[in-house]
Amino acid sequence: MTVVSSVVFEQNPPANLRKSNFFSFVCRLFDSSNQVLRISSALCVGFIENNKGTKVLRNGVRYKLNVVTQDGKEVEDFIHVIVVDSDSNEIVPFQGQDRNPSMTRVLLTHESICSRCAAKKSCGNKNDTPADPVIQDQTGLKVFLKCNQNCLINAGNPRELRKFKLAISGTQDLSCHNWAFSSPMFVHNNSKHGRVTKSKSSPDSLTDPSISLIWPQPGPLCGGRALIVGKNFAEDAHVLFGTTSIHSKVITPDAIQIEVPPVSQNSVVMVTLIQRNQLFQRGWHYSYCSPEVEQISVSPLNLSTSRLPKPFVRHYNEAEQIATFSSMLGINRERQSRSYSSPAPPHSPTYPPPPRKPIAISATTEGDELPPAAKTPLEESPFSYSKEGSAFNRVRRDLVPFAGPTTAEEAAARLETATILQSLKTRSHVAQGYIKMDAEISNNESQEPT
Amino acid sequence: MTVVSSVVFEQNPPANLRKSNFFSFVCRLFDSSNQVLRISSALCVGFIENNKGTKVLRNGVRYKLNVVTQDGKEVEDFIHVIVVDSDSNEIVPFQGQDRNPSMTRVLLTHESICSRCAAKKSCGNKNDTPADPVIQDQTGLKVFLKCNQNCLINAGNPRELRKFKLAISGTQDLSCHNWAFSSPMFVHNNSKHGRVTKSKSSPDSLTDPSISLIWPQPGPLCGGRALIVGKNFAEDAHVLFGTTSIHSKVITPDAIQIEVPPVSQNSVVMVTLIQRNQLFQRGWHYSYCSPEVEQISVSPLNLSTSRLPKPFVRHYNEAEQIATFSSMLGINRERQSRSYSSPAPPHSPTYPPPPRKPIAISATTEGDELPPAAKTPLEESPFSYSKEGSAFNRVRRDLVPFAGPTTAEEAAARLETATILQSLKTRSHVAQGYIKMDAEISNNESQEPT
DNA sequence: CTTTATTCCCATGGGAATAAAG
DNA sequence: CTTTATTCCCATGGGAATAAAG
Repeated sequence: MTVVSSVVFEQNPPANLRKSNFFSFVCRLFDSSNQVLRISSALCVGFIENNKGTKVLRNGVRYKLNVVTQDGKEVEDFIHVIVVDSDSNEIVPFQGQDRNPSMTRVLLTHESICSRCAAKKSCGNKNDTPADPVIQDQTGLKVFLKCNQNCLINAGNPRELRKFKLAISGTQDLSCHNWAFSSPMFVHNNSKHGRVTKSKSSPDSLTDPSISLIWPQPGPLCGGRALIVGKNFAEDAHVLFGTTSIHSKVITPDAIQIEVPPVSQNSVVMVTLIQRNQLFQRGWHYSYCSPEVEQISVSPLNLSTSRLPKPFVRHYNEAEQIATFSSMLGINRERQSRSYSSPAPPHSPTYPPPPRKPIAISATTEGDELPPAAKTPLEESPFSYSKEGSAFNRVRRDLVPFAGPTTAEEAAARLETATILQSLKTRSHVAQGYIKMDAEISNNESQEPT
Repeated sequence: MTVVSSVVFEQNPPANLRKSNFFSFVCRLFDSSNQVLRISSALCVGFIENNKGTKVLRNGVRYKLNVVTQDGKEVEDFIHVIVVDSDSNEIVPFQGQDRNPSMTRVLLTHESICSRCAAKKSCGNKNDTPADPVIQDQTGLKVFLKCNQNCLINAGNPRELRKFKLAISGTQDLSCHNWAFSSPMFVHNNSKHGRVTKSKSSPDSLTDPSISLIWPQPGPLCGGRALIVGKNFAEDAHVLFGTTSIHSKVITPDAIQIEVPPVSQNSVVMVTLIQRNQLFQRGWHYSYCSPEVEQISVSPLNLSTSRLPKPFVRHYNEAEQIATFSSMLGINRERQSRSYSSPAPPHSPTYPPPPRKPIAISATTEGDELPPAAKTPLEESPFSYSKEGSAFNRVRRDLVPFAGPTTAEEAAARLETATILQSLKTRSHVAQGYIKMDAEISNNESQEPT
């Protein structure tokens, strides 16, 4: 008698998956009256070898479960996990060419390919990705597998994208109608998958110089000495304020000392970096404020209690970055002539926008501020800098994408009562349907012969 | 008739080798009158399967060469490369447990394990590590192989270190006396091999904060505002001058604005960083100089032509770093009381050493300077910062360790005349000797059966 | 022609288990 | 007990060849 009537994906496999990497999913089992089944044990008991007439597809894993029925009896049952084409629902055959026979399958378990596990030794990797499903909260079944068949067979830019789904049978009869299908998976072997392609028009690179701070700022109208803080400054780096080269001295690869030229009134000037015959203009600016304002904004008394100021850095959008050097020079020449190099007009220049209400803003933020339109998320939280690059904070097995509930509904489902699970099942977006097949399953419960 | 009488390693295999990685070596061939042989072609023609009585050792590669004799005739000959124990000279048996039959050998070629190469397609990896030796300058034979047998069989800290050598026969008769042996190789599968173990007493880490510059410096005796430039500053970072907490404000993770307290005379004070309940004292200092001196040292006129100043950073040695917090506090308290917090004694404190001849040094270097004894190589060239971390400068196949001649003698040998090679051979440090074996070679010239 | 996204391949880096040494 | 250096394992990153699209 089969007890498991249907299966629901509580947590889908990842949408994108490198062939060489393990993945996991979580499902729950229901009986014929749609009651969630408590699982007392779950074992991986074999692979489905020959499941399309005489053709060897080598696709599928068989699990033996002990489930607890409504009336409290413990009953043995089986489920099968198979990879199918996400469009046609046809079973995916193994088409790889691995010379290791234990690898010539669409679905693999760690223990089927591990020499330590084969020798019945303890194994750290088995701890992470065991072949036997992990039972979560009595009803959840977390299954670890590796898909060793690419969606695409050949190299080259794909024309049509085959995708896979996982199919789980709730009964031993594979021709029945109640398969549970996962969301689609794209299985590939491309370490560059999902990477943003670096176009040549946005030449940002890890070795380009960048400015994170010009200090102190805003500076007095009379100019003076300041420090540019950033990264990747070359020995020959020098600095333009507008189009005028200013006295500068590279102190370290992270710091350039500059002599700020004087201006006649509050203003903002574009800062340009030139090194190794390359020009870098990334929306960096320096702002001038009359001394009284600066006095207010930098009172040492509230220095350590006031909130952090925003670094005065503006990030231009790409369209602005692509503007040619010559056009920028034209703009800069115009701006400079109006702002500090020649007699100033009675009003501040309107491009780029001058600080709005400089006194009020300075008093609250202890720094000058661009108009809201120029703000970027980066400026909003100067301490959101990523720590992902640090080897010390690196998580070894990044199962996060499949570990957490993806929606608030799914989060609520974590309350783990039968009724909530019941409602989850009816709300589930995962399709249930018929699987096309004329398949046979070898009742092979043994592991890979060695 | 065999023509190759002996073989010499021109370039040895690497001393340490990860099992999964390819390696290469270069050898030259000599005839019976010790004349170097010109090689017109070289092919990998098979593997040595069964070479110790009935025991399958699966160790060795067979190469077919066309060599040009003294009288200009082209003659076919064979050489064999075998891995032997570096102590006993016994042939190393394959003891691995790979389930891929083409991997169950001590020595592998790329083409024997590559599916593209098996399909006779062109292959980028074959370009890098071809099975057929590359003939260099007519007489050099560059051979690419992978050693798929570890020196150590089991996990755990090794008690006795087995090492390997390559042995090359100059004739088909493997029981002859003229084997050429390479220098020893340690073949392992340890990605951490050769890594310096990070002891807990030197807690330097990638996430620790560091200071690269305190600017401007030297500062006036009256104090004022300054900027600390560095890395990994946390939001809660604050700064001690000596033992006194000073007003500070973290502006970005790379910059902290500080209020420098006043002092009564030229002096140097230790700078300490505290963040996340950790104290960081890495020999950072701030120096005070009277205003006249500063005026001389920072004249804007020679700003852009003067040489780069050294950042005022001192790197303590480890012994100094290990000094406990409490003892440092004691020292600092003493120093501070003498240098700027209380009425100053008539002479500068002697610990830490005050700037020597501050005026003269400032005038030439535009910054204060520690006594020569405190200098480190880091301070000597502020622009020697490594670019190795950049993905853009990364070389894909790092064959450098085996690509260049290792000694001046070997470099000279590159002149590639027969007489020079002749003398190289006699000077060679590579031993020639007898190989212990009762081996048979299957005359298998075909590649791996598929 | 260039750009793009695959193929399989090689190289490198980090982890549990392991075993020796302290 | 801790420290250290191996084992094999998994994961990630980058490259020539490839094939489609522009």
